[in-house]
Amino acid sequence: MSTVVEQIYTVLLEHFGPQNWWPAESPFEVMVGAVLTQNTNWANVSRAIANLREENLLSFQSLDCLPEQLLAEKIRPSGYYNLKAKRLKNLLSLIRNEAPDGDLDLFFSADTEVLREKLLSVKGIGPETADSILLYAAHKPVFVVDAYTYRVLMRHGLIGEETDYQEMQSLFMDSLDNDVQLFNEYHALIVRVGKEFCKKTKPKCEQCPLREITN
DNA sequence: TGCCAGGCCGGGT
DNA sequence: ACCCGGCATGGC
Repeated sequence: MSTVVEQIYTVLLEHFGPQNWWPAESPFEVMVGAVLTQNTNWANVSRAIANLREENLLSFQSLDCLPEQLLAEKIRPSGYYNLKAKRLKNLLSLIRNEAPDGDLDLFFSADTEVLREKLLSVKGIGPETADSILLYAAHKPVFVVDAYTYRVLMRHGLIGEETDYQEMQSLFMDSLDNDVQLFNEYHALIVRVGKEFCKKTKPKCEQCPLREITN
């Protein structure tokens, strides 16, 4: 006897296989990507990150030294580039305050709840960005909820329209073990099934691997 | 060719 | 406490 939440995971993993998230070469790069991908297609984020990588700017020290205007120019393909340059600078300030040399191991060594509050205190970092950083950069057992999570759960009648971030997060965390690898894979699989079968327009529910689970 | 993508903030009711 | 406009590029 397994819960719907467990069944969904089993079906998605069987159908798609491991997703190997987060697509990044370092925890710092995960943090940058988490901000850049806000309401933005990953293909565009990928270009922005490539720009930074080409100029060896994917480290705390280099980005911290880079003027905001120049940073904005580099990340232009990711959209909202002025806003995101500012948000990245805000995040870098937090890191500098918590760990002067940008030592992420030190920064991440705080208690998960404390760290989450610190991330949320940064202007431009909300629940999804904070949790993405906690899970995919800091490897803390936190479930990441996003627009796809809402859409997939809604489509299968598992939540109501008013369901908020916290409620969706609890839906998963209350019925799963606190397992970093499990949370990692599960969120990635939801994004995958969302992209392929549960887009806002032209959803393809007929071929969705989850169609059998609910009615 | 308008709509959408792995959000979040701030100002107005 | 909601509700909504702003932020912006590239793909389809």
